[in-house]
Amino acid sequence: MAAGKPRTRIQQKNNAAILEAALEVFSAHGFRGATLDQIARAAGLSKPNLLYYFASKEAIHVALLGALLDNWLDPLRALDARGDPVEEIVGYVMRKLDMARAMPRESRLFANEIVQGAPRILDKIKGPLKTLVDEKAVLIRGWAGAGRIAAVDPYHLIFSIWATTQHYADFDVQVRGILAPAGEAHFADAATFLSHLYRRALATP
Amino acid sequence: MAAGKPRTRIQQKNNAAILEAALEVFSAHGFRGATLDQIARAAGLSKPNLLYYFASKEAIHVALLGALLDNWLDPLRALDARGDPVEEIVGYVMRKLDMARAMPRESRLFANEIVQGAPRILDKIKGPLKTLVDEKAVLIRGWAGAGRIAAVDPYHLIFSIWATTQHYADFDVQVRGILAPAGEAHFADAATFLSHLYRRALATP
Amino acid sequence: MAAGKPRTRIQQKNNAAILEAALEVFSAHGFRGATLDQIARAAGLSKPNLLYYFASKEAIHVALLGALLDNWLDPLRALDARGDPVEEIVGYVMRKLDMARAMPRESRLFANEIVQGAPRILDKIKGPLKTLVDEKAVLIRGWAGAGRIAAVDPYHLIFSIWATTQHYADFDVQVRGILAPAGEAHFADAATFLSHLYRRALATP
Amino acid sequence: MAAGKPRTRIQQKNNAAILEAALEVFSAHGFRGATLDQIARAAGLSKPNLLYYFASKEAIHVALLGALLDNWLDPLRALDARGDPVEEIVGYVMRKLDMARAMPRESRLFANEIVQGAPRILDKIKGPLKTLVDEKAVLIRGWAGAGRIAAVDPYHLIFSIWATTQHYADFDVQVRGILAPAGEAHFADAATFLSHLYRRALATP
DNA sequence: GATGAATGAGTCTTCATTCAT
DNA sequence: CATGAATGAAGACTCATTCAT
Repeated sequence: MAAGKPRTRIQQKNNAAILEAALEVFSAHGFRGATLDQIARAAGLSKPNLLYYFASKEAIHVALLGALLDNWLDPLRALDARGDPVEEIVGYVMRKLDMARAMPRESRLFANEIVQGAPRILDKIKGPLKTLVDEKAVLIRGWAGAGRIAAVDPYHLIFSIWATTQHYADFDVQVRGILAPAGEAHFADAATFLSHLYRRALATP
Repeated sequence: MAAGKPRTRIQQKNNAAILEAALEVFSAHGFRGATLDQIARAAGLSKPNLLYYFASKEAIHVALLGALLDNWLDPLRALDARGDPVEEIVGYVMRKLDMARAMPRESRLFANEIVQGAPRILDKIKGPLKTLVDEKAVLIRGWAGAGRIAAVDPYHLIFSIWATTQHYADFDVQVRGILAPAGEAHFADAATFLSHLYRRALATP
Repeated sequence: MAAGKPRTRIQQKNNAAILEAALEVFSAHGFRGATLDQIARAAGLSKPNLLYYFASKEAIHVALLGALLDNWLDPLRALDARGDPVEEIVGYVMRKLDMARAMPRESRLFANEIVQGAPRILDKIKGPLKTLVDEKAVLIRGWAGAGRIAAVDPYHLIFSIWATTQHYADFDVQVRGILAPAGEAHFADAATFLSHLYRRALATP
Repeated sequence: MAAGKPRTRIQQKNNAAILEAALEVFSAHGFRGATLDQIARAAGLSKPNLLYYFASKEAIHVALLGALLDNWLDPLRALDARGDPVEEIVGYVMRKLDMARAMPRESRLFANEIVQGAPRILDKIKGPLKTLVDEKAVLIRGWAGAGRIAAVDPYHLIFSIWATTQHYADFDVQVRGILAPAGEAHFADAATFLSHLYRRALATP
């Protein structure tokens, strides 16, 4: 089947159902650990029908990563040169943390892929992602150069934000295992902590 | 063969070779993605011989995680109540970062396992790891209560340290993809950044 | 595939072919001695296709035993309270002997299973089979109490009938080895002997 | 290793231990279902040591069958031309029944082998066993011809005796499953029944 | 005599993918 | 569009047997 966009309404529905099912399964078991059977069952379709929409298991994975990546980068994209530097960056942290809470499957999907060497997304990393990060790094460096935030390496700042926020999605079982029997409240505590962390780190003397 | 300690010299050698090979393969591909063939090849043994030393693929994985976990927690264990609070914590960050640099495979092994729900190590997390973290959380909370560091949640402080340091091992390809064509220098930059981050965050007014 | 009844014509055909092949192979080599390769070859299917119809080797065996057991008990079920006691019992012996002649594979299938402790059919033995035997034992005991047959233990009478008739199927090679070079005629001689045996044993003085 | 008789005391002990272990394992699981590991463990020897005493798994099985067969035929051999015909035959039945009670493993060993076509013992059946049966058949036919017992086919008489007595060893789980929760008493009931059965069948008018 | 170490040849099972309708 | 049927290739694991000491 061609990789073209789905046309009919039923095609759109099935396409979406497959991607939703694939997200569920791939994020939980990784690419290798997921099976087409699981995805087909979760999508409510037959296995051959799955492969009518996507040429292969890998094609589903690639399509899923592609479809999600754009959204995934929205919070960073929203970093606004016109805003207050500290508020912009702390706002970014909060948005990222909220995504980790609301979209843990997406986070784990990317985590799984990258931990294993990003075999199916490395070009996206070196392309669009790098471009976006480079651009925002220039912005942050500008803020630092202007003395509006502390002088920090913008790349490692961004890495630390990714790491600290996605940690709550990617290492969820570990977080819950250690905080048990606390409930969902830890996201609020995390927000408090991270807000403190970055406000202090970015404040100018 | 029983799970007892290896006795003869050849057993020790092969046992070590298997665990080394398993670390290489499991950390790169995850449990499901790794094959006994790969491990056997990497260990220089035949597949049945592998299973002469370990009862199953899972047994190798469990043995590997068990053998590494203790070492993995050493830096946190070294957090010393008698030292200067800020220096102790920053020292911990630096040790963790150095481990991410020197032992990225171990980091990725645990990352792979935990991202997928820690099916084979959850009891260790809820047991020895939680115990250790609880203990150090008391220490940190004590420092904060005494006004020797800023008032921060000790658990989320520890999570952030794990996240920011292990990020350089677990998401290595992404880091390199974005920093390319920089070489190994980014660990020094990361150290600078993280040192700044935590000194600022922990400083008392 | 679920354990539900086969629907399509091709499914019915293959399902039957598998059970026929399994009967041939399991009865000849026992559960452990049989291989899926043998069954697949005998059924004219590929090995994975076998497992498309049945979840496992054991599932085939269980399905086979289940499918045959009902038929296997028909002769005993036919023991009729309204008939002449001696004729009914001798008739049962003859029907069982005829089944041993016509269906030796079925007999050997059960023999193999039971000799090795009936790991996959013990519940059927303690359930439906015991129920049926108990019921017929009451009938026979009634005949004996009424003086219509000699006073014999009904359970051991039934055991002896099973033993003497199935012997010609289960121990076929031994029977032929000792009677060689006689042909198929030994079933007629066996019928004569067993008829004599049970008529004498059951006759009332 | 040669097939020669064991010489030293330790060799004799190990040889016996192996055969005892092999009887236990082969009778329970059949030839194919038994593993050298099980036998070695049961014998308290290492696997290679097992194969020091016997060239192969099959060699153990053959040796075991050979060692037991002679003993197994003793009751039939004891059928004495000088005794009272009915008492001799009923005595044979009782001895066989007692062997089924006392030596069920031996019975099941032979049953397993013969049900599967006697691949390793067919020559013994067609040789020594047939010779013995033929000889005793002549004796029984003589008794019948002389009117000292009823006119019955001696071969099928013998088959029926084997079948009815060995049934209590070979199909033990089925017997117990149906008679449950009765204890060991069923051997006494079986003796009563079989005594009745054969006395009636052999009585002269 | 004895055993730790090793392996080739299976054996069951899984799974992505293809075929036919 | 959809699916029942089928399979090649691999993968984990078993086991009788051999090697080396």
